[in-house]
Amino acid sequence: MLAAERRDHLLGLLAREGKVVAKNVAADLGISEDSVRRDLRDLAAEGLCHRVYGGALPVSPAVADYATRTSVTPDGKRKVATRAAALVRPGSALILDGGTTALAVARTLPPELACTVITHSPTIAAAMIEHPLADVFLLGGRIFKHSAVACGAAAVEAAQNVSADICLLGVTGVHPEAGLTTGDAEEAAMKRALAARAADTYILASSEKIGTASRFRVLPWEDISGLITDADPGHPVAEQLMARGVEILAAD
Amino acid sequence: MLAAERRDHLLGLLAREGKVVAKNVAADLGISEDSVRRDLRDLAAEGLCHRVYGGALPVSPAVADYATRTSVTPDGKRKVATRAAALVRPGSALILDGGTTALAVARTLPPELACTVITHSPTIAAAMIEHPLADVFLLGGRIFKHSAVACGAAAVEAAQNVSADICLLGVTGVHPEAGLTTGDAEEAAMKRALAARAADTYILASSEKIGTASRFRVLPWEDISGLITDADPGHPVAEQLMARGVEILAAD
DNA sequence: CCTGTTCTTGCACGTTTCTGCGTGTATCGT
DNA sequence: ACGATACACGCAGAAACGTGCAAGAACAGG
Repeated sequence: MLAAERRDHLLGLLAREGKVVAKNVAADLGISEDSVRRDLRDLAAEGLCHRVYGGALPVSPAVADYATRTSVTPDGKRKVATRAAALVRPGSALILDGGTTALAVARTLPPELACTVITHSPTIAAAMIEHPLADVFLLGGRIFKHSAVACGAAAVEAAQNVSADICLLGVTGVHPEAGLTTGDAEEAAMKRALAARAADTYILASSEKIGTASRFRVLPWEDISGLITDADPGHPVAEQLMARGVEILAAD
Repeated sequence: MLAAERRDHLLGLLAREGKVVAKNVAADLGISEDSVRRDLRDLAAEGLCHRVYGGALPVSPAVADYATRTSVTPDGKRKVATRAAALVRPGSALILDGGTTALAVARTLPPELACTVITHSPTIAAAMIEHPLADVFLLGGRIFKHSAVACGAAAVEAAQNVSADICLLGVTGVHPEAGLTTGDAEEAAMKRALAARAADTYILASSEKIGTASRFRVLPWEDISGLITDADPGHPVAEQLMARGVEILAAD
């Protein structure tokens, strides 16, 4: 057991489980607690962990484990993300929109899933680094600060060169009459460009979006394959949508 | 047992098992530990492995995930980033490479600086969201997991459509004879494409990079305007570089 | 074929670094 | 307040390290 190996092991434990208990690690690796403590002391000196009585914690909880990160996303978005992630088949190609719900989808995808993810969101591209088998293609362009995604002519043009099996799109408004809407015209255009490149388009909409409308129309109902939401299927708007032939994928 | 054979064996072991223990290899091959140590020392000098007490590790261990690597900025990189940020004039256009040092530059740029930042790194694009007046243009392409940047044909093509005043490039090796090097051929090509689109190119190299070399050449000395480093100006390699006409920008 | 040179290799030596144990101290839970 | 546990420090043995040196192999030139 190399010293550097031990260090890596400790950092791995910190990232995976969010904590390290000196006693347990010593027992697991068959080394003395002193060595573990020494390593933790060194790591803490380099700012790579935070030393506490009994072991150590990650320096910033943000980089910690998967479970705590997903827990901070609101319950509704997590449900929607879980349902959406179930639509992604191994080996398929997925166009993923920007926004917090789409980010939750990226984090919810199985870590060992082999698929192609196409996105115009640098945040989502960065999150997909955690998925070693996923092929990530980033659509470039001018970054719109408001939503942290690439938009504009260059981004739309880049989107013309890809195609995918499904497209998961976030919107800010879902309304029976107004349709699917968002707050920015450029973003709306970009979302249309993305949806046009996939065989099936699904809308990610946690319950608070249902029944509201924003200024710019993204797509008409005919162009989408389904709506993924955690809203009650008995919700009046949901029933209206079903009457219009929109498939509702319930996320519970 | 040929010397070259031993080297290959060691590199194979590193790739296959993620580590090399000098003692074990010596016993397996029936040679002295001294020879193994000598080989490892040579490989480390070429940047092909990372020497540790007891053996060696691959130069970029998969165990150290990107999140933990980015969470801390060593002192040297912060100094280099500060010096580099000072080169960026208001209203100018900057091409920013990927990597932890470049990320430190992005974070060091004045929050209210109005400039254009062009990058192929989603991480850096995401970090630039914090700069409300900066215009960010993201170069798309296939994401290389190892360094979390867009590379490949699409990214190089996207780079052809931009130009900038200065380009800040990170490398893994700075060596008087070997020049500026990095560990991946695609990355090297991408860095060349970026450098070609800027009037001036500066290299970001914290002191631990000085005097080391990796496998793939990025640029010859003639193509760069300067080297930004926190290494001692009296460092023998620094003096050699100055003798070759390379401008050294000291970061203290 | 012989000879001188260069390079490699293994060994010996002194030095540095690591690791586990003992001791005494600090901190925690009750 | 008290026992239990975790901790830091010092120490000694062990392991790994770098360096100098000499024997041997590979090679080029005469």
